Amino acid sequence: MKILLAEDDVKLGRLIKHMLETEQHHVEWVVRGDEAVERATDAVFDIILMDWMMPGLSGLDACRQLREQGYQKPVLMLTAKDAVDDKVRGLDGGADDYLIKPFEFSELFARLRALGRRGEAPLQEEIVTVGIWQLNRTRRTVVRRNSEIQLSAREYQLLDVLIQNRGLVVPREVLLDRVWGLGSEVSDNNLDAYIRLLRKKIDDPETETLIQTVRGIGYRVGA
Amino acid sequence: MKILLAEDDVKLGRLIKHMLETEQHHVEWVVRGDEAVERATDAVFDIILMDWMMPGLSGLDACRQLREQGYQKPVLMLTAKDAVDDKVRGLDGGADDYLIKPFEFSELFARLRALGRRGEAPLQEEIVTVGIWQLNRTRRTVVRRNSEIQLSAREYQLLDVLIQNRGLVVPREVLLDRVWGLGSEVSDNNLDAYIRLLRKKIDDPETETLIQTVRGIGYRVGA
DNA sequence: TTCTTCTTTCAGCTTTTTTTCAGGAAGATT
DNA sequence: AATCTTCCTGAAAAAAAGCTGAAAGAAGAA
Repeated sequence: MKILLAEDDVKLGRLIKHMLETEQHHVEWVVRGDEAVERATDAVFDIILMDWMMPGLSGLDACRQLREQGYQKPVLMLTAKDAVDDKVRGLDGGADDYLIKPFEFSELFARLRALGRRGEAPLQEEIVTVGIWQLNRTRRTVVRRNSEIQLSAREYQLLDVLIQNRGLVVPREVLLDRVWGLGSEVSDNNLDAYIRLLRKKIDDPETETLIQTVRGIGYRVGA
Repeated sequence: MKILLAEDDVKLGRLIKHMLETEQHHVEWVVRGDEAVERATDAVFDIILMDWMMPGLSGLDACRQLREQGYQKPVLMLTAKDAVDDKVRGLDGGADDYLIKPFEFSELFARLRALGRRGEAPLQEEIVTVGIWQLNRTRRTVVRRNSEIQLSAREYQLLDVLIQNRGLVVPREVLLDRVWGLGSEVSDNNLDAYIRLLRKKIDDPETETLIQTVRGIGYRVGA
């Protein structure tokens, strides 16, 4: 595999590079976060191995920055910290896995294999197409004619239920149940409000609406 | 989704809870197997995420116990064990899926989506065919020779009662009772008005009317 | 903390559905 | 035929359902 290693500690960096190379990997090693971002955007790597603490740009920020640019490849974070908070922040920042220093090389290799495997197969993006719209489950977005529209959590949930049942009228109660949870006490008008938000975001003013209302019953997408 | 998490490791539990919550799930977290059984029977969850090893009652036993009580919801087992034997025992015990620790959150989310979708039965259309007419209850429409006619709620109810009793004369009082509810205080003329609306919408001007009036008694459809 | 973004509610408005009203037409009864 | 009852008809009033912009409330990030 082609691996990008970002590690500012020269001794450790050299050691990791060496060990990975004896495992038949191809390693490129940088010592700063911003360098890592730069190299990752320039060349194609199968995986990035990134230290949490680095001068310039921290590993966390570098990772987040890459994800914001739509970077897809797995990032394995190396961290000396064991606090749950950091793990959480790391994963939220877009890291796929983390390894706590000091670590055993055998474990590093195992994780790399696991992440590498994921790259080959699936990372199944679940995409549904309805008319000119494309709903992307894993990214929570809608693409309409090449432009990607970001949806908030609720917006996405609502649209998801509708699209799952495309062609059918989904009654209001069903939508309220599935999106807000059974027995939740949100006002009925909340649904109206969200339908409106969705339409505002995803409808093309030129063409007809994606979400049709069926008065007295609910809403329908498609057909 | 509403998820019940049973995990005795406090750090891991907190992490999982956090990650699930950022994915818009509603999480309740318990640390013992017997607690899990108790909560699962008390409240409604869409899915149970259960650790294999737990003090008190093991995840395997908790799952088995729930299944014996007729519990239906999907259970996803978290296990550090990789042995084939354990997988088999877990699935035999009633688990729907298992995930081997350490796991990637992306994989956990994918599995949860898969299991969660199982519960959400796709909506079904209810269609009744009478002669050249097709009534669709969920859409409140009548299809006559390829053209779909939209009906309002009342209109549909009225037509539905008539068609359910096709061939028979349905007395006015029966119609009033069935459509407007027993003891409702609507004027008698309301029925006339609706018969008229229906005829206007669904009758083909060429042919005779679908709804025949039987003077002094009520109305009849067909035969 | 403060700021921003997401979620929810509110109040007024528009559209559609439901109901009523007033008059007229058609059968039935005498 | 005259009268009575029952049903039909068009229009208008009343009620319900949904839409909308703004604002309050909540949750998360800086």
